[in-house]
Amino acid sequence: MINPDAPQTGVRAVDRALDILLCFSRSETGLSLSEIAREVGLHKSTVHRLLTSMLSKGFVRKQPGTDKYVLGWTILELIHNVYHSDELTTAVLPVMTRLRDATSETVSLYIRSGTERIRIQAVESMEPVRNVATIGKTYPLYVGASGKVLLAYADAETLEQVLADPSIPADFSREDLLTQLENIRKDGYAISVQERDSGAAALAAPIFGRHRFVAALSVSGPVTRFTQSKMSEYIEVVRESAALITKLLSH
Amino acid sequence: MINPDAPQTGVRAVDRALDILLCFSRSETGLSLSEIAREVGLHKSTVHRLLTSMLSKGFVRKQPGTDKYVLGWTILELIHNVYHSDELTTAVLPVMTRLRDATSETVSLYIRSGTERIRIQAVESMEPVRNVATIGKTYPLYVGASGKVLLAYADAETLEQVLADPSIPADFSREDLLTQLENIRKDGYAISVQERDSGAAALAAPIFGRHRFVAALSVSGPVTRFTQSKMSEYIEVVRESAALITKLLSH
DNA sequence: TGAAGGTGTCCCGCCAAACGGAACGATGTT
DNA sequence: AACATCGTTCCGTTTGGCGGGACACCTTCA
Repeated sequence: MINPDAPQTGVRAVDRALDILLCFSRSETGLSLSEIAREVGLHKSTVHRLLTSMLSKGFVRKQPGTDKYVLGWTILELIHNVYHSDELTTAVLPVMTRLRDATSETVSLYIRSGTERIRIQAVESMEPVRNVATIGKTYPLYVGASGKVLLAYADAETLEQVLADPSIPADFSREDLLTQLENIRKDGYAISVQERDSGAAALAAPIFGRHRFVAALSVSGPVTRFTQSKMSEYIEVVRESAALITKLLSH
Repeated sequence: MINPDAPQTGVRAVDRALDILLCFSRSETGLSLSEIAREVGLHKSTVHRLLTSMLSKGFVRKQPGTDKYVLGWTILELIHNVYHSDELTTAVLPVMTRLRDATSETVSLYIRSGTERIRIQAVESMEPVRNVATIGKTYPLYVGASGKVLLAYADAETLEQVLADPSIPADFSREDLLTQLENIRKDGYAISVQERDSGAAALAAPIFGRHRFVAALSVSGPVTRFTQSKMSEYIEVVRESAALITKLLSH
């Protein structure tokens, strides 16, 4: 049961249907009807009826092999309206650009995708020597400031999968990572120096949506420009920018 | 009124709510309550009630300036589950890879974003001389095979905006483009030879989702390898691949 | 083999709650 | 000032959603 005290506003059936959709944003592997019913605290038959509506509209679908429900392709049809909506370009991008101007380093926006992270937006530094940011590119989660931010707010299952990743170097300290993740959750930012790329340093801070952690905002550049004093200055502006975007996202 | 004959299955309130959400995938600028009510053929008060539910869950939100409704940030939280879901990598990517192997040229998947197009997925050719495809990169709509496909299935407003684009070269024939778009809709594919890049040629075909046109699939490479006979061969395989993905998306 | 527990699906009687007409205040337009 | 159109709220009617229960189908124990 997610929400014991119902908001008691609007249409109940719709509230429940949307609750079901939100369940999917938490589980990556798909959900069975009974799991959903347990999660939202409703009778199986009720959930079944709601799901058939969403099924016929393509908002959810059944995985071919298993009988589990997953999000449907219709969501894809909504994406470019959200993802490239006016607000994301007229609200988030300016914040990123301002952050770039304040630090004169490359600014990136990452979301987690399974056990990887993907850069969904970037504003590059104007310096001749700079971090080149390709939108859409993916990186591991266990290295880099934004990777660790994404990991710090990921579910336990994802963390486990990442730690079990065979491509992690042998000398990588998992204990060290776990304490770092705790510090990130406590402090609200992450630092990485020469982790992903030798010669590069980065700072990152979490961005929260309406219901949960959404993305990581990072500033990255050549390690030579990230002096101790610059670093502490950047920490402030990155956290401010992330907080501003968080505020924008919860409108 | 979108759907005069209701499917009469599942929960009506949910069906209506999802219909409202689908309205947004068509209009890029946001919709007022009355517009939505007109579109789905319901009473204003009914739409208002449904919208308050979706508003409280963050599925829609009101634009700060105007009173228009637009899709909310909660949709973002669903995206990475769909966009990078197992199926998109285990279903669409293999089709793209097979197409790459059949043509030994670079294969790209584009969606339209306003008056541009963005490459959301790519499988590169293995040839030493090849079209290098960067995921996330954007291109204009009025040149290139996939650009024209995206334009052929875009709404009239977008087409108008694109034709009014001041960055279009002076010698560009808009009449020619319009007849090309008609042919694309008729034939189901587009060809471009040395349009976007000199020395490059491309073929593209439309991919349809459950409710509407979604994306364009393209094969591109050096024009020297796109002989007349190769061209007609590629047209077939591109259309087949696009049709296969369309089938997958409607599950 | 059969009992036990887990699925997903379907049916149906009851009554809560969704529907839409109507009215309201606020804006903007002729 | 009259008019049109907007978003919002209220309320009586009755419709359609609710969930208990039944069912068939699994797998897993005894």
